[in-house]
Amino acid sequence: MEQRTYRQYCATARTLDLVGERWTLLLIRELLTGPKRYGDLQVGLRGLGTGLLAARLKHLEREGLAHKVLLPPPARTPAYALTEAGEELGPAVLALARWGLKWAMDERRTDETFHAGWAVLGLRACFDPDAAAGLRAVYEFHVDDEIFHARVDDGTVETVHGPTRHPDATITTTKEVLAEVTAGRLTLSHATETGAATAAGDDEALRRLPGIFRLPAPRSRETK
Amino acid sequence: MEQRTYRQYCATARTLDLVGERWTLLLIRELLTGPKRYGDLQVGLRGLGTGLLAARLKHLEREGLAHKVLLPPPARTPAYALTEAGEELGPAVLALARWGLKWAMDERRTDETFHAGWAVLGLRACFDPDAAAGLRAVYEFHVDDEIFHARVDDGTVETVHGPTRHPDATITTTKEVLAEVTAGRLTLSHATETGAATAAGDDEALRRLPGIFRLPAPRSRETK
DNA sequence: CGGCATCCATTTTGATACTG
DNA sequence: CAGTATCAAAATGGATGCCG
Repeated sequence: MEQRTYRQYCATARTLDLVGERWTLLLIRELLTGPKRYGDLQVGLRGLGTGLLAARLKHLEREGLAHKVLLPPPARTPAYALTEAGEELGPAVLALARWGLKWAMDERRTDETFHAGWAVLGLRACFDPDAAAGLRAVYEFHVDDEIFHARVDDGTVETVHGPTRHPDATITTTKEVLAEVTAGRLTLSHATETGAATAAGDDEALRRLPGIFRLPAPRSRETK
Repeated sequence: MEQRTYRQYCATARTLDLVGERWTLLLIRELLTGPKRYGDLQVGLRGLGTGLLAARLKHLEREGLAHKVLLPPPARTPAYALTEAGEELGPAVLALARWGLKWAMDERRTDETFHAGWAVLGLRACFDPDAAAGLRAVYEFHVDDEIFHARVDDGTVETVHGPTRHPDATITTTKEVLAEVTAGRLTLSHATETGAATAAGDDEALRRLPGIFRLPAPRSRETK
């Protein structure tokens, strides 16, 4: 397998030859928030069978986009992480996400799963480097029982699964509320006012939060 | 058909539900350089059967990403064009291309097709808005018998199939040379020095050309 | 757990023949 | 040309089962 290629000497086609198969870009999306274990990947990718997951991981390894790592001491369990080449697919995945935030995030369907990590990546997708100029802050997000943090440093962001040492601000909410916020139907400030979310920590960091992550106004694709 | 969905409330997954199937993003790539007729799409997408092409086009129409148009007077033949939503997939396609330019454009394989339009889109992928600040110029590319033009206007580009009225500069070369240039193995200035390409027109436009389209240094994905 | 192999029902695709 | 119809080959999904 994997002999199916577009046979085009084109940068887009060559890229899609490597990561265009079903599930592959979503697998990379999962790894963009940090190394993940086999089982956690299965949780994030419901519907991807264990056999296909193994095949995709092997493919990414063979192509130099991901590699197997041992999680640091407390865990010491095998996991998968992106290589430099894999990490650099981030902008492409985020560009797809940016488009989706604007054109495809209508009402959540009843059978759709939702994970906090996707929303955090959504935030990263609409990070505005200019608005974050001169800001250095670490935000920690507590969503139900999951924790993520976003490290903003003068025009750059990193969004990583897991807690951080010294967050400047902490936002606590539920998956449901977070879904509404990243879909643009609810603002974080409105959620805190109604008690659906709580925000605590450094005042400046909190004040600038909505400015540096600018969600696009949702649009409809209806026949125009 | 189209019942296969990732069932994830995630911007990336929602986008890939719409355009993640095989051929779809390449079809959009073709349309990113202007409206195309059914037959021309088949030429640009060798391997995509006529049945699947029809299905994909119908899908894009149904989802509001493309629509059927009549080509302007001289031609007056049906064609397909992107809607606003479809056009906005450009950044995502270009992000994939940018990655490919850096990590995947090794030696052209003997069975790979190559079209000038792909290279022109490659140029657009590495357009540097800052370097183009204050520049207003139209470049016309003559590649074998195909013509494209790039309209640069103070930080923005458009790359369109077909000639333009008043090009500021004209670059003439062959498909083979152009392939080497966009793959980063040959610079345009070196190609003109050896006569593999000719460049004529406004001096400033020509002088700034290599600066505004900055091809990334190719990298290998070898095990790191 | 992590990871791979097997079996099988469905979809998707690729290639080509065919029609207005 | 633009597009349908048809059919064989390949990919997917889902359920297990196995082994360290």
